Amino acid sequence: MPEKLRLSHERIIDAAARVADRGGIASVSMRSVGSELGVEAMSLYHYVASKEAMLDALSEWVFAKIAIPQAGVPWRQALWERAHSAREVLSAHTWGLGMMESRAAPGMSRLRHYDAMMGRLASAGFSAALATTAFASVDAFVFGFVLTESTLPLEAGSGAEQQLAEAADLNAADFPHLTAMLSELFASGTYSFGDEFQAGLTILLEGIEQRLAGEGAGFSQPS
Amino acid sequence: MPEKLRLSHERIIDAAARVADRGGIASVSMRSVGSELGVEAMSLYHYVASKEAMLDALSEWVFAKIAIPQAGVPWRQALWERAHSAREVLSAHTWGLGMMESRAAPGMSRLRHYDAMMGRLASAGFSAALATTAFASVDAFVFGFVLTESTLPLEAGSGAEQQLAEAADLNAADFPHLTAMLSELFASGTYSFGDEFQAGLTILLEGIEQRLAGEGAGFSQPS
DNA sequence: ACCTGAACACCGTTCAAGT
DNA sequence: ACCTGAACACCGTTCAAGT
Repeated sequence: MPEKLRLSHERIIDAAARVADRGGIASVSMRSVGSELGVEAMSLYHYVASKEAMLDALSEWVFAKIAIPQAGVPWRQALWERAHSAREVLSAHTWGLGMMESRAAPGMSRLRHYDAMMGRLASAGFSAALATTAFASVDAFVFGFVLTESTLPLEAGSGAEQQLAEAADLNAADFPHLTAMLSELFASGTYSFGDEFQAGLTILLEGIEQRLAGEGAGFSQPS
Repeated sequence: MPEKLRLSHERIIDAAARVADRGGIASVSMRSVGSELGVEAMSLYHYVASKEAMLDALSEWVFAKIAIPQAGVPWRQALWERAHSAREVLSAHTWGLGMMESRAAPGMSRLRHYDAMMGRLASAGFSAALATTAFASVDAFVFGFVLTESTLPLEAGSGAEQQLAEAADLNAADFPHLTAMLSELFASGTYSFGDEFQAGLTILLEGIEQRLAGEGAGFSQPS
């Protein structure tokens, strides 16, 4: 655990992320992060103002990991790539989603993403309203999907989805429709809940494409 | 604060919800819930096994408030109603979303919703796969939307969306596309971010409808 | 300048004690 | 049967003290 080195803001946040990955956000305390760095809790206060400030930085740390698509990329690919990157990052650090609600402001890394995506959508001819709809919908879907997925007792793609069926089976009488649906789903043996991500995202992107085709001029962009 | 009455599991969870509504989930402690009921913290242990168990019940409390559409309702209306009810409940108690990530199992009230919705979708001719896609997508969108909305410094419909514009304006040079987009958005004076909920949901429902039209038999249902 | 030990007011929880 | 007070091991944070 103790890795003797100079302390720094960055090293503290990295250590906090490691502690959170290991034991969840509840296990992140000034003392646990300190000991992850081989240092007393009080030493951290030279680099972070408070635990709250440390958690704000930790939240930023997660969202900064989400990839911003390259400049030349077509709008649909850009939304697709961002959605997949966000899903990957947030699945690896689910505590990031749990933190969102409790800290008010969007933070620099999220604003940076908004800005980049608005640039892609604007140059593809989106109006401001449609660009907002598109981005907000895809973002909401991704966040919500990862949140839902993380609370289902399923390992994506491993076929372990059976577990849920078994859990519901315990009182199949209480959940007749759910039971019927799950047994049909698993009859093929190839079903994976993770595939719903692609399915839902595709519906959204096609809906956005139709609306784009139905509208005229985009919003003006700065040079 | 102290309201002298017999203690009970239900009264404890209600009190915990009141404390959370007032000061966020972080303010919920055995001592604060106790004093909300005019009782010592230790008294609660006669009705809840632990704080963790109390929070599990609190999470259930939120999701149980989401309305289940009536049996006869057409599928599209059922999804629409559930989405709006979920948004309303979760917006009123945003701490519920923040709790989702940290507690593993879906819980009875969520399973009950899954079951009811599967019943509606099945009788409308949905296959098991499409029903799952439909429900998972709408749910993910709703959860994610409320999560996003709760972290934007905007009062829905009050026109206070200007605040975000001002915040970004502080460093407009860093966020040129976002700034351009926001100024077009607010030019009309009638824009409200809350409207994106209807917009995104409509895209999803129309996409689902198209897929439904493109597929044949639904999954078998119990009598 | 950077780290720490002791101290304070909190927290969840146990347990023996009150009524 | 139901509630409590004292106690324990934790927590965030302050501050004076070490090097």
